[in-house]
Amino acid sequence: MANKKSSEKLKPLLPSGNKDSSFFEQVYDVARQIPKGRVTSYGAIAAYLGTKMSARMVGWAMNGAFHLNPPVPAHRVVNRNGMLSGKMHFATPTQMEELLKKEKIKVVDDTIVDFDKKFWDPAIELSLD
DNA sequence: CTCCTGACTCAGC
DNA sequence: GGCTGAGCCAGGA
Repeated sequence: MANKKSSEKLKPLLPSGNKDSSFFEQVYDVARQIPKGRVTSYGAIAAYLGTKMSARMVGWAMNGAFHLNPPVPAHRVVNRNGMLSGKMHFATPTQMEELLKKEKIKVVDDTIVDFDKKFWDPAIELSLD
């Protein structure tokens, strides 16, 4: 999708009556489902939740991801360009890319190599279609 | 309570 | 084709 320049419309898989969980909860839930060695973008998660226009909230949610009881792999979540935009928010600015490298993900110039290949779209992977 | 900022994204110029 | 502006929702001051 990220490599899709075409207007690929994401189907709002927003579960009905899911308002029980806060927006953040949903973000954390999806983020924790990211397989090792894979990454996703804020927009993908936001789109999956139905709020693609508010990708900021996804990143903002990540702000509290670390102090959660079950930690969220925020290092697997990057912006739509695959750039480690949030690395500066980690314990150390290098921790994010270090973690990604451990996931066999190549990081060059703060950007994930073969991002399109590593990309993990919840709207597709988690699609019940 | 009001204003501002923020780990993004899209549209416009 | 790169830069700038505006929109998005939520939380903090």
